[in-house]
Amino acid sequence: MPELPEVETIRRTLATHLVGERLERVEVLHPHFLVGVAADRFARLYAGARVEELGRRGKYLIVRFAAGLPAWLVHLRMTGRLYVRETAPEPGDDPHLHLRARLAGGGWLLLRDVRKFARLYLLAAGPAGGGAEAGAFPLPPGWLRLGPDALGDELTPARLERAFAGRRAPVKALLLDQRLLAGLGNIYSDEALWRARLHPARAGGSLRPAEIRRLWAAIRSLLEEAIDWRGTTFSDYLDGEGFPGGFAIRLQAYGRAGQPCRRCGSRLESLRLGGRSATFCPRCQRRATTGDRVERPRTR
DNA sequence: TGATTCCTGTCC
DNA sequence: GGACAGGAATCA
Repeated sequence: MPELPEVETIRRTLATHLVGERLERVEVLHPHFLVGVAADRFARLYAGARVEELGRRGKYLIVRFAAGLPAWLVHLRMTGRLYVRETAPEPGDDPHLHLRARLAGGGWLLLRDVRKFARLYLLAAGPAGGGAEAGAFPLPPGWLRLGPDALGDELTPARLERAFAGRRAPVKALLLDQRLLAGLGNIYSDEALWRARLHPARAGGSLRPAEIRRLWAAIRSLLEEAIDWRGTTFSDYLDGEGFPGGFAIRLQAYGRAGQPCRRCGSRLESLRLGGRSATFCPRCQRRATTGDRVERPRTR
C-alpha cells in the first residue's frame, strides 16, 4: 500500500516522463475513481492538457497542469497504481484498468486499481493550492484537515509533542492519524515505533519529550531510507515505471510477527489497536518508560 | 473512540 | 468457505 515513501517514489519516477508532456487523449474506462466530475467532462477537460509539475502532500499525489486546469489530487489507497507504459491494454482486456491517457510523445499513462479504492479529485488552482473557496469540485474531507507532511520542515519534535499532549489513544493510532502528521500508514508506523523502541499501545500523552524526539528522528531516518530504496513492495505497490521497491526485505517489524527481532532475538508479537495490526518487539519496545519503569500488576 | 463500509485477491 | 488485509469516511 503506498505510504509516503511509495508516493514520493511514484512522484519522482512519473515526473521524468510526464513533466512537459501532453495528454493527447484521455479515456475513462471505469469512472469509479473520479469524484465530483463526470467521465466525459473529465476526458474533454484534459484532452491536450500539458503536465507542468508533480507534487506530493502526505500520501496524496498532485499532478499540476498548465493553462489553469485543476490539478489532479490522487490518492492510491491500497492497491492503486499510477504509471507509464509503452503500450496499454485494450479497453475490456484488463478489468482493473480505470484510466488510460495517450501521451503526445508516445506511451500511456495508466491508472489501475484492483480494489477500486483509489480516488482522483480535482484541485482548482488558487492560493495555497486551492482552499475551500476553490469550491468548484469536491475535495476529500481528509485533505482539508491534513497535518504537516511527515518529511516536511513543519513537522518538528515540538509540533509532535503538542499533537500528542493529553492524548490517551495509543501512539500507534496517533501515527496513523493524517491530521497529526501526513504520510504514515501501517507499515511505517510499525517500523518507526520499532526504531524508536516504543510500545505501540503507549498512550500518546505518556511519551516523554526525549521519547518523542526519538520517535521523530526515527520517522525521518526511516522515510528517507525507504525513499532511497524506492519504497516497500509488500504485495501490490509498483512505482511510476512499474518497478517494485526494494525496502520490503529491510522491514524490521511489519509483517514479521512470530519471527525473531533483528535487534534482540525475541519473538515479535502482534496486537490489534484501533482496528489495525501492530507488530512489535516485546523486549525492545517496553510498555513502561525506561529508567523510571514501574511494574503494575495486570488486572484481568 | 470504535465499528462498519468499501473491494477483491490471497491465504488457511 | 471464510477470515484477513487496509486508508479513510461515516456512523453510533
